[in-house]
Amino acid sequence: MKAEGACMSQGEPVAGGGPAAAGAGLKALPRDFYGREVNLVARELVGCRLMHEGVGGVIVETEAYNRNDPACHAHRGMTERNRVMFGPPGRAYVYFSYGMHHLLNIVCEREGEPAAVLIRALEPREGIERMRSRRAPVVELRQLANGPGKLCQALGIDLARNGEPVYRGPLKIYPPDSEWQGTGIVATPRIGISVGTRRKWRYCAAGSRFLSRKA
DNA sequence: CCTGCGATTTGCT
DNA sequence: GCAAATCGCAGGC
Repeated sequence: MKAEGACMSQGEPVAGGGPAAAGAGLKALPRDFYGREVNLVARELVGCRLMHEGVGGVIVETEAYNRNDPACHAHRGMTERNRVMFGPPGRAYVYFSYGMHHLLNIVCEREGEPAAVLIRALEPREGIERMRSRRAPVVELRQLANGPGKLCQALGIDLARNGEPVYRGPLKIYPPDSEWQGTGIVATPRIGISVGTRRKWRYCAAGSRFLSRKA
């Protein structure tokens, strides 16, 4: 909500934004939106719209990770894989997991302080047929992007996006549209990790049917 | 509905 | 050598 005020300026349509941008507000969230405490950003990203080359939807589930957290890739210092997490905020940290899935994070906090928000699930809104063809044979709307690996597959996100800014670039995030104002957020333990499970750093849109798992 | 397991590659112990 | 921020399928209840 704070971020919204920061980018409410009006003007001509964003170049290359197309119908996607029109549906979610004209301007992408600014770089400074991400340069804040990672749990705050994770919570506020729920309800925002994620777009990649004309395909995307509303973020309904996120998780926060930071340096002090044993489940975080950066907990034990910098490696070739997690290097982007140590860089400036507002960039995509994409990595390859289980030998077959890509997972998308957005880098947060100040440069040098590794932290990121994992984008876990999306309510599909645009480019649905392209999502279906990438996710084939899956056809059901709720199964297209209700998980971090599925989401990257549906949107065509891979290592080529690693390190790229999401405030400008093929991957973009827009503030919530008016109908999402007031949607509740539920915090729960994170999914798929074996340490740090006591933290409730997973944020879900209350009542959404597009979550990877029920909140 | 729920639980368990195999796929398949990388990164780090 | 093994675990991993996952997914989809098989099998049981």
